Amino acid sequence: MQQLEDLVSSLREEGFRITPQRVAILEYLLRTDDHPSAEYIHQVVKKQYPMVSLSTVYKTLDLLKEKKLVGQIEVGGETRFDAHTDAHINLVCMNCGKIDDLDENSLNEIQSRAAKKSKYLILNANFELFGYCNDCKSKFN
Amino acid sequence: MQQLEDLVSSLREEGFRITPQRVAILEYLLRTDDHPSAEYIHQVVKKQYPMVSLSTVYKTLDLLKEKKLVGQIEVGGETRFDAHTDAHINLVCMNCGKIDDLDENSLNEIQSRAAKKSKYLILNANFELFGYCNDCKSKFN
DNA sequence: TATTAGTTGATAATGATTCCTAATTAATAA
DNA sequence: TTATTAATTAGGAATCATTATCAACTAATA
Ligand SMILES: [Mn+2]
Ligand SMILES: [Mn+2]
Ligand SMILES: [Zn+2]
Ligand SMILES: [Zn+2]
Repeated sequence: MQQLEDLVSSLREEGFRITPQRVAILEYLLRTDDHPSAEYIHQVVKKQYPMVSLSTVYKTLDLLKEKKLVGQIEVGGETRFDAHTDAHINLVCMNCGKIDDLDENSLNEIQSRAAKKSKYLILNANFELFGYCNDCKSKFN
Repeated sequence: MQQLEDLVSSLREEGFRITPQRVAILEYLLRTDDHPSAEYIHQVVKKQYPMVSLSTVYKTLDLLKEKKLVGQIEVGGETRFDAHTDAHINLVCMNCGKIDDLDENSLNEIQSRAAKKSKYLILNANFELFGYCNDCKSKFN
């Protein structure tokens, strides 16, 4: 994601209103490299703005998805959001729930090769690897 | 997936019972290259065995996931199952809902590179590309 | 300061998945 | 074949993340 000010003014230009709720959610997403659930975003944002409702979190996330400012992945039946919008690999630990990002240059190339072969118009990509992280894998030798 | 007979005997060897319900679900998954939801599998299987319940479909799918005989992907909030268990790309049409498979050799290589870099023990991979299929993309130029 | 359309928050509704359990049955051996 | 028994099933209830609804609120504008 970009800078808060840029995002705010581009949203305002498009006719969206800049509310404290939206700013708080954006601020959190900008500073974290976490992959939070809607519920978790709600918890975090409430510390600063206790009046923010979960409905608003969902609606703001819809808006940001629409604008391609956040991505969405589903892990273990739970939806998680991702402010890292370039094509990358999400490594999901099936034990502790952690999600790490891994940049991988060849993904873009694969994506355009797939578009050509399949004749699909590609708009979005998800690359997920599931397993056990370095801390957890010893427990499962 | 493999041949029905092989699957049946290996399941039986492991102490699982071979019920008509399980055989019907396996047969369907073996012959389709579709990416059906649990609900859809239930509809299909009911034509042959009208007494099969949705609970049993879910439980059988759990078993097959456990045995790594089917994979699971989440698209548009809905869970879909995939009997194509080698690493491949799933192309999801966001208009008509179709899901096409695309084999891509480099995925295995990426996967082992990611495992080395991240120190994760990788057990499962999902590669999904979302967009519009060749038939649908004209409608969205 | 008034106007107004976009936004919010609280709550209800939805729906896919999971849970529960009495009845059924596949597997095995007598 | 029949009896035994533990696994499995059917189906209804429960769960819970997400969506829908709408009256109250407010950001933007003049
Ligand atoms: Mn990520
Ligand atoms: Mn597939
Ligand atoms: Zn871990
Ligand atoms: Zn299509």
